[in-house]
Amino acid sequence: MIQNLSPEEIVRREALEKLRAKGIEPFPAAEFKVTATSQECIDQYEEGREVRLAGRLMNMRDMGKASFAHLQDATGRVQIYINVDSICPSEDKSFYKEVVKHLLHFGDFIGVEGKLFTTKMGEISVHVAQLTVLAKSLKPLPVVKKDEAGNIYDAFTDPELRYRMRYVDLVVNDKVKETFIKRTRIVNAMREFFNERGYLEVDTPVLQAIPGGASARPFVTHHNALDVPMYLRIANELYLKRLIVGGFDGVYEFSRNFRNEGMDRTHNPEFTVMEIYVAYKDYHWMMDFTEAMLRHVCEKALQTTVVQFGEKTIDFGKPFARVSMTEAIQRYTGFDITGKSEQELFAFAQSIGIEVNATMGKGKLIDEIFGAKCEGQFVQPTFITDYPVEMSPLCKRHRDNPELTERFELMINGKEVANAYSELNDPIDQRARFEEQLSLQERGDDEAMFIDQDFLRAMEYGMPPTSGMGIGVDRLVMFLTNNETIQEVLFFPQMRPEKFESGPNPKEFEALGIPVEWVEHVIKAGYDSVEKLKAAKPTAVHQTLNGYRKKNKLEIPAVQLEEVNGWML
RNA sequence: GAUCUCGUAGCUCAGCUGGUAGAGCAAUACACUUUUAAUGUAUGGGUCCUGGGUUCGAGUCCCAGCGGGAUCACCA
Repeated sequence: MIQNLSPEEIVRREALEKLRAKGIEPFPAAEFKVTATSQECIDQYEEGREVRLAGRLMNMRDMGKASFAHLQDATGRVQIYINVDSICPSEDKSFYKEVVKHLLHFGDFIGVEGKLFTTKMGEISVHVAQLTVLAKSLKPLPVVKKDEAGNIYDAFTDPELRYRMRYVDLVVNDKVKETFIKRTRIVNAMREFFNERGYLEVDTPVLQAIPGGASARPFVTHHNALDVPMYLRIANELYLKRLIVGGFDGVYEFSRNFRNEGMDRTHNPEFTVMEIYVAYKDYHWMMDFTEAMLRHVCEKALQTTVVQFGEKTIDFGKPFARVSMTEAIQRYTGFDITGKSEQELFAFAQSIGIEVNATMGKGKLIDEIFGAKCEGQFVQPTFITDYPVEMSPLCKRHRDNPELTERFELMINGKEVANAYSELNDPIDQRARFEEQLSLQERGDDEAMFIDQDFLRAMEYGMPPTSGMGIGVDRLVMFLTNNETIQEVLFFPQMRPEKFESGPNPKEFEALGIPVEWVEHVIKAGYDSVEKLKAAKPTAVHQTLNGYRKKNKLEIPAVQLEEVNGWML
């Protein structure tokens, strides 16, 4: 296959061949032993210290008989100084003059060995005594420049390219790497918090026969051997509860969930939720636990409990406010939902401009009112508690009011980040609630839950009182890393699959009898498919090709008209 | 799924009421042994997303498609 290479790519490929011709393997197999990272060179600077480090060559500045560049490794960048006489101590200066000056390019991986020193301008640098080519880069990276004040020029910003080629984004945009390092630190801090308390990290099925535990459209697949439909999980809740039935005191899982729904800046078809279930606890305990956990995460991962998100400052250090759903709606609409009928709620929702329809039950109506008028108001971490029973089919009824449930959601910056219950463990009530969902489904609510009979059976064997909590990891990471879109906190966000032009196949051209040395030029001259070539007049092809040959000064025999006629048969 | 908007050099972007494409950086060549957005001089580089249409003439106007982004709907 012939690729259309840019002039810069051709230069790099030629450099690759020239390196080989000089006996330098551009992709050597041997380990390059590293004794320091760029960060260590700076943090543990000692004049004259011998270091060996490896990374990408960035921003080469050729000064004649000496050159400066930066070497970028996983920890950052350090300047390197390459001087003819140091790198070529003998008479033969060709390594510097040819290899360093002409055959190395921006983005190449190299290893260097040398002593640390500080330049006149005060920058810690490696005075290179030996340089090893570790891997040639055949495509030029986008060049991003930064001045002394930290202003960035010509940034690589196109979101499509950044997400499709995250590997390039990571190399070139420093902040991107920071976000993902923080993401891992956040996850590690959570894990550490749970493990310290003796809770067990578990794995439950991703491929499920019944997509339960949440209301969402699943991705459907098929198991060939069993000849049954299977679903990618939309939640793992029901499996973790089965484990509580089985006798574990506390289990948690970082669950990759899949939902076949819209994609936007806060939704990706696959996303991560951490779910934890702890036996003998209730949702009050879980609020304290969640609050402590988030504080721990902030301290461990960010070294602060005060987080900047856009214009807003979010304080995880102060106690989180706790507001009931009823209070919240009363506060922001003046309407008291207590004891109201479905008709009354319907009328009120309609009166404040919410689009309503007949499929909506009480729970849905309350949820809509809250979503429209209240949700956005809670910028600081706030627990919204005591949701109506219709909205929460897996949650235990409130101990003081059977129309409510013992549920809370944690709101941060007006968005739901965590959701928790005193889990419903009465199997008879649970069955009734599932049936209620079924009737909602019949009314046309396509998000109502499926009934999982095995889950009900497990409940019938007895589940201890348990509190469970789920937290949207991607969303939490967004808030803690000051990113407005989920795509920025996922390495490879879902994108429409990219189409690669397969390009012309030289073999097809050769099959027509076109000389091998001509095939490439026939394609470049514009006949990029066999069909196109055959559709053209032989005389025109003949003239075009010989014109092309002359223009590009090709040292191959001109084509004859009879030859061209032969190809067209 | 709907509406708006964008697609020009490797990257970031100009290109007015239609007249056959520009800049900076990157590349190439030369100069320069402590520079740092290095500098100076010179050179090369484009299917203006694709396909139609209007026009003497389309990067520019119109239509359709493809691909992004934003807003909305759904959802976490």
